[in-house]
Amino acid sequence: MENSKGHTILIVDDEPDILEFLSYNIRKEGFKVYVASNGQEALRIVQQINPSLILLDVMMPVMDGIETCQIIRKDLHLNQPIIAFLTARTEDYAQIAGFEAGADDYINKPIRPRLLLSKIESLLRRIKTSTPKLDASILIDRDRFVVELNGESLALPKKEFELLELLASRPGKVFNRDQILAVVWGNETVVGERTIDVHIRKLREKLGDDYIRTIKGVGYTFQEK
Amino acid sequence: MENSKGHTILIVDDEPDILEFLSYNIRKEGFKVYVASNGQEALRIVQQINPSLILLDVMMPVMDGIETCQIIRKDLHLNQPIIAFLTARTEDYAQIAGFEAGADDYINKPIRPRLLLSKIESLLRRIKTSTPKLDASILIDRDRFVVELNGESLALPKKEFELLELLASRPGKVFNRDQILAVVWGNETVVGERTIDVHIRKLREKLGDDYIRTIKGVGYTFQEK
DNA sequence: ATTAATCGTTAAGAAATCATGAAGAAATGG
DNA sequence: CCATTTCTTCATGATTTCTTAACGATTAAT
Repeated sequence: MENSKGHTILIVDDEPDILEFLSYNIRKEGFKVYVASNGQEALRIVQQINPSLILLDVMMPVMDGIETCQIIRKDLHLNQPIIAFLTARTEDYAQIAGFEAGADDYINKPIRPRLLLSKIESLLRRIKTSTPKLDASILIDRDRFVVELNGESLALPKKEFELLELLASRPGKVFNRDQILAVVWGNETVVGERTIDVHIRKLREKLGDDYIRTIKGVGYTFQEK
Repeated sequence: MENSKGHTILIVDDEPDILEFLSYNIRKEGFKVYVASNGQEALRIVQQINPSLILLDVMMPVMDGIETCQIIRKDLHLNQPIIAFLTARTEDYAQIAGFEAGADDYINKPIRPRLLLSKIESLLRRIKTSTPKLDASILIDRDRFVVELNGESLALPKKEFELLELLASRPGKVFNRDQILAVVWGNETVVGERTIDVHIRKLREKLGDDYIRTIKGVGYTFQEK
């Protein structure tokens, strides 16, 4: 808890009430908080303060959250911040668009301060763990449709490759089944409940059991060792 | 990892910000890094430092990446470096032109430092393995439209030759059907789905089954044994 | 400990994709 | 123009990959 105090958090929402509510609650915990009321403004601020975490409302005038997120993710100069979307429970389409744009998490409105804060702690904890580890035991080569694992290269069938590619695109992030289906299978196709599991199993057969972890009731996550 | 530190890497991009970003990240790993902001400059530096790897932006003023690459590849005095293009995801036409010009790999912008570095490691690993092989089991002579296979020379019809030339230009890379069609047939002509297969088959009849591998659902790849 | 929910595993059938052979078009070269 | 080669198409068979479905194992909740 105490080492999180150094982090800077940017909150972006077009409703002043929410901004105030959130910033009050988060400041109270000792974080540095900045606010913006639309995407454009957010981008300006991000450039200057380089926050650790951004809470980003999806629905906003001028520039919505998805777009803002995409722009940030493309900006090479940024120390890529963790981005969590704020969504109304009804906007689940946003989840799919959102993590394609590079989101790390979702926080559903209405927001409970206690839950929010523990989520923030949990997200910030990732920063230490996910950065270094350059021994890159696994490398995914989109060109060759091949995965290099400890120097050996491994050809994967299409679906397996795409699934691994998705999971490995954000190590540590947990993808739920809907998200996986949306990206690997496409939003229209309907496949049975166990299909994903079978592909996961084949991947584990080939990679070993150490890379893909199951989070029961939630989804799967990729991690290097 | 430690023997990679001796390598010299040249980065070529016209945007100073990207140059700085890349050189910072790559230097941090212990490589010797040089930079150039256009093709002309790159050529001068290449002559002097003889780098192991060049990261080459495609879009540049004065002399673009493709042209630069071609010139380097034609220069027999150079210890041919590995060349990877930096491309925006939208410039896929560049991939086609690029590997015809002799590129070894592509790195898509926006660039993620972690992925970049592991890709660099992987590319440099090739140096040891790919250089010797004087038993050159296959040799493609673009001028004569002839392939020498284990000492015997083999005349190929145009389409077969171009197809083989494409595949062999980047051993290990998987070319999908669209890419093959674009290069061998040209982007306008429309041919049936099975046409490529037939030519592949004829090549396999003549070369043996060991050179061209099918990646189902993806494409074909050339590999020596 | 029992139950309910979720995930793992396996094998078999379905679907997608590719290989192959043959035959006719198109191109090429005399 | 004809003969030959090369290219393409099409039909059929083979193979790989994908999906399903049944059942067992694990986990979480009561």
